[in-house]
Amino acid sequence: MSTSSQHQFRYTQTPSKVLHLRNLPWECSEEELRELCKPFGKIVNTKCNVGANRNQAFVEFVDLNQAISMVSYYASSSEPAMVRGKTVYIQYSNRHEIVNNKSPGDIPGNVLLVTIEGVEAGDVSIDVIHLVFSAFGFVHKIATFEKTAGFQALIQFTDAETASAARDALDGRSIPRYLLPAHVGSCNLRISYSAHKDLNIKFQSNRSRDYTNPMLPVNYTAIEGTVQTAIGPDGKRKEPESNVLLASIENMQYAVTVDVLHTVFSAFGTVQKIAIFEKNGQTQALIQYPDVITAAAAREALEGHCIYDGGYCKLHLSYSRHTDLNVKAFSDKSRDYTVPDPSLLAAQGPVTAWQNPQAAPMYPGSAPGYHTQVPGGQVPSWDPSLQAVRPSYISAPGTFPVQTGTVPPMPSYAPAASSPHAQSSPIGHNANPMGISQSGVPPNVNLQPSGAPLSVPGSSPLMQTSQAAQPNARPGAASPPGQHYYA
DNA sequence: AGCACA
Repeated sequence: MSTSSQHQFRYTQTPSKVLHLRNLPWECSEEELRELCKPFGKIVNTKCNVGANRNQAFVEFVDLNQAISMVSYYASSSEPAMVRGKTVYIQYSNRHEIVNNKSPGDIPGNVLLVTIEGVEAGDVSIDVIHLVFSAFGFVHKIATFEKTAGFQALIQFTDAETASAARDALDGRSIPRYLLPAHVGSCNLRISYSAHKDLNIKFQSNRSRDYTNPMLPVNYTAIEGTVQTAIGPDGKRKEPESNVLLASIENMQYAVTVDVLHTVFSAFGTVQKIAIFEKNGQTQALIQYPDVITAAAAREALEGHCIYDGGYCKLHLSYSRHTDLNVKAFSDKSRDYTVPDPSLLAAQGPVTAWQNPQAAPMYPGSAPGYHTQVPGGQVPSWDPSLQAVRPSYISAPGTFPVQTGTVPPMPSYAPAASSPHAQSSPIGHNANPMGISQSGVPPNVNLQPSGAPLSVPGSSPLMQTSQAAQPNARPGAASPPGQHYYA
């Protein structure tokens, strides 16, 4: 009895507000799904493209009776439920609510995060990107940047509808060949939504555009010349002068912190901002002065000198293309001295509290910060490839223009990044409109109260540490581990 | 055509 009476209902579950639909057409859109279901009630949630074939879906109604009405309607209907001509099978789900598995990148917004796979930054001009995406509506702004994930662009549309139209049409597809340099093989587009609402574009440049504001200044440093100056290990070229210095630190056997750099470079004038980052496994830093004169003086005096005796942490200085860094005010990789330091109070507390956990206890007396190489590479906090929204990065709008939600786009401020194809840009070269994002590490306060590098009167303002400041590190010992991150 | 964690 039980078997026969259950025969027809072998696959029916107890009623649920959630319906399970199968045999949908491949990648059935949410729109199609809603069209099918909405005659029966109000839909609170959906989940499309479920299963390996992406042909299943879930629909959740507000009211159980609505789900029941849909199931019973099609149970007795001579016309099956259909989408795109395919019969759709409907039953109660064995769950009672749809848990939204949407990754942040799937939450629609008006800004798309586009990863262009398999290309160098210079292979796809911003104009090509604009062309491709303009097909779906007015493109307000574009910001491009390069990360380990590849060449990426944030593309701002008017609204989420336009953005999703572009996403639906272009995700997984390629930019037409004829728009690309010959050497480019494939270039798939991977598109998700950014959490950004409004990009803060500072300059028209070959990296960024604001099409709503044609009067936006073109990045002037970029115009002065083709600043394709790849900085070799000791490369200095004829960059146009700038108030921002780019320092490459060679033979970095000892930690070079924001504070160290601040001390060193302050000898020539007010240091406004500092950012430290990794480029091709080498530590580099940007140091911003108020004016070019100061920067030039610092560059002249410091070029080729070492922060520490023994050839350690040798500085190579060139001019950056930046004129105003956009840095997180208080991170362990960046500092903005033009904003008040809220953590001065906290500095009373244990200095080591936030410090690198790998660091050994402070050395008595001399140089607390320098016991071991603080791996600048410990930046797991922002995996470049992740598209996840990381609320902890939400930053002051004025400070972090484009960085808020998604991948903190470590912009391509680094000189070697670009390549020559961008000449198609009518506007400018090599500007970097965007700021520098560094990891969201707790603020770094004055951590070198005593043992910080001391200035050497009479000679270069470079620092010398006391003997004890060069602890058990053997010269020539291993270089900092794990720093080969951001290309 | 058969129940969702990327």
